[in-house]
Amino acid sequence: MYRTHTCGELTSDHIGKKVVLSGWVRRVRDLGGLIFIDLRDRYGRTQLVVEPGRKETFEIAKSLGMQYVIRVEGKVRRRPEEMINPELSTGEIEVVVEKLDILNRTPLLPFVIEDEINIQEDTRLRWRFLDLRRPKMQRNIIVRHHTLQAVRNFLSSEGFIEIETPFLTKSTPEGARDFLVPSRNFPGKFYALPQSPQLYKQVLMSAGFDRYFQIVRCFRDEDLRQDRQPEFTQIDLEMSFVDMDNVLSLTERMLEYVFDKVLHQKLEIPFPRISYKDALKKYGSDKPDLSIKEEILDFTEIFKGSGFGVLENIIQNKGIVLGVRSPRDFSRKEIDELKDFIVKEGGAGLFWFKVKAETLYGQLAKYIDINKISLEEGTYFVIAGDNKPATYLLAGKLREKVCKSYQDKKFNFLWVIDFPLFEWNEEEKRIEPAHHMFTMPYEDQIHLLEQDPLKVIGKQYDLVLNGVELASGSIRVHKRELQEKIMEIIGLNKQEREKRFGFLLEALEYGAPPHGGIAFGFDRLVAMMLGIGTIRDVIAFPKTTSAQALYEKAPDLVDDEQLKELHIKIIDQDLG
RNA sequence: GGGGCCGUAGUUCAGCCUGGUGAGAACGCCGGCCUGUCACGCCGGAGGUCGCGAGUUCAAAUCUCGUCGGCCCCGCCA
Repeated sequence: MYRTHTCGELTSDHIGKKVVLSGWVRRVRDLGGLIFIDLRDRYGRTQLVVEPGRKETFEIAKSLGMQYVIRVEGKVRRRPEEMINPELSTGEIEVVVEKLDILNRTPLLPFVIEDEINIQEDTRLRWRFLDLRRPKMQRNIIVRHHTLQAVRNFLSSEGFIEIETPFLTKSTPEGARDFLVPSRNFPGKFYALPQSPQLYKQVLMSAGFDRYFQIVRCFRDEDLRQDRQPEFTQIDLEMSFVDMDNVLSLTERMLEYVFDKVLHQKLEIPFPRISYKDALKKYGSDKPDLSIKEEILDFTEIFKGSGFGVLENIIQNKGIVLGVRSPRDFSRKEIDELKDFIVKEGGAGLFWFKVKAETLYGQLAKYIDINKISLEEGTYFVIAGDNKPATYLLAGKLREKVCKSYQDKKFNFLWVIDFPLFEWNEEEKRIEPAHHMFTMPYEDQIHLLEQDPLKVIGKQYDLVLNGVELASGSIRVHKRELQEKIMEIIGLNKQEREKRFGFLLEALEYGAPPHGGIAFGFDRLVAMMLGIGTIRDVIAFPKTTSAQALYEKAPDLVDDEQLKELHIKIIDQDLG
């Protein structure tokens, strides 16, 4: 028998008991006549004491190295009163070792297996199994597990059916670059790994599985970020006979359940909602960070006729003047840096003034009539530009930069709703879907599709948490006719529609019910629950920024024989 | 595709700007001492292709160019 208990469970209740423990040697403290060993597994750590009386055991203990795997038999005893370690759940006791076996040794470790160490990412990834042995990483992976289970429990109890959809599927235009898988049976043809199960879940609705979910891997061959991996996990769900409110409230209840079960935190639901248009005006973003309370201020009226030429000119040309407030003072250097930032982001310039004790200071002070305004104390930054989203977006960036230092760290969820269905792609001179082409327009706007599609608002919703897009969904188009019209607007002709999306269109045609759903970035959700910036730390085996796996070393070359079977020839002669 | 930061002992870093002394520190590792430690302590020791390649120079960890790798950002990611 390797163990009667884990390294995290012995307490004063077990005093006097004979136990067997197995685990990793975290540290050996050899005091000469007495040896302490911290034994660790994923449940915790237990202090072992080896006394000199047992000569053979004592000699083995002396030879132990860090991260050796050992098994011990011994007796639990209470520590002397002043030796109790209140930091550990097992801190009241220790195990007096009677027998000690080395189950495995280790060479010199590339790094110390501790939480508070600073190791470079490539070293950690190269030695991922050692990195994952660190308590913090184990906690991350375990929280991920609990979150997975909580989501499954909740959705299952709500009548959702978990259905797997294919990984070997069809490449579709639009969206991200696909990962392709060559076909052996069909020379020159390729499967694609799914960017999401979008089409399948809609087909499942047509099939009558009115509540579907899946916790599923998605693949997108685009450049990485700290919150983007080429393969990532989604909580994907879809419901029939629902409208927007049903999906939003189900999502809210799911998060309420998950945060309660996993973090023991009560979320306040329902979450606030804001339209895309208002989000842009108030926060200058389609994913506002509500951990910052400040809103964008419209100063256009204040500077109308102010005598400040630059701003007046802009206002006369139907431009707008926007402001962002921060309660604190800024140094000359900080203001210069902010100016550089604004210019780098495409802005024309940055002005500022300060309000303190009902008096104005700074660059713009003499152009503002103090009696005309009532502003809180603080530093105000001012930008100006066309009355277009770009100006608001710039103000939004300024807002996040200027106010970053006093964020409110709790979970600030927000629904952003009512997105435009389409947007204009200036480079390609065409209309493209703002979200995806399956989103249902509001019924009273369908008639606008013909005349002015860019005005049409869709039943789309994004869930934003502290400025991070966590989930996105929509009520879908469930009729073939309307779906084809939308495809036509974005420039897909009859032939392409049939070729790329024929199986979806058919499913809609043959009695698809009204339906809608949502998809969560699961890795992001877990990372945010843990307060971690990078999703790499909640994925057991992530890829590097260049999409490599440093541990198993993928991607890699393959045998000529394999290529031949797949009818593939490497044409770049420098390779291989 | 573009920009920024980084690469020196097993690990984390200093040294680089301003080229030249024997390339250092901490942790880890090895040996010794130590019976109440929990980052044990004390003494001693081993350990280096300064990422790789080229160039400049009497001389390169240090300057230049290229290249590989990591991280962050822009583009991209319906």
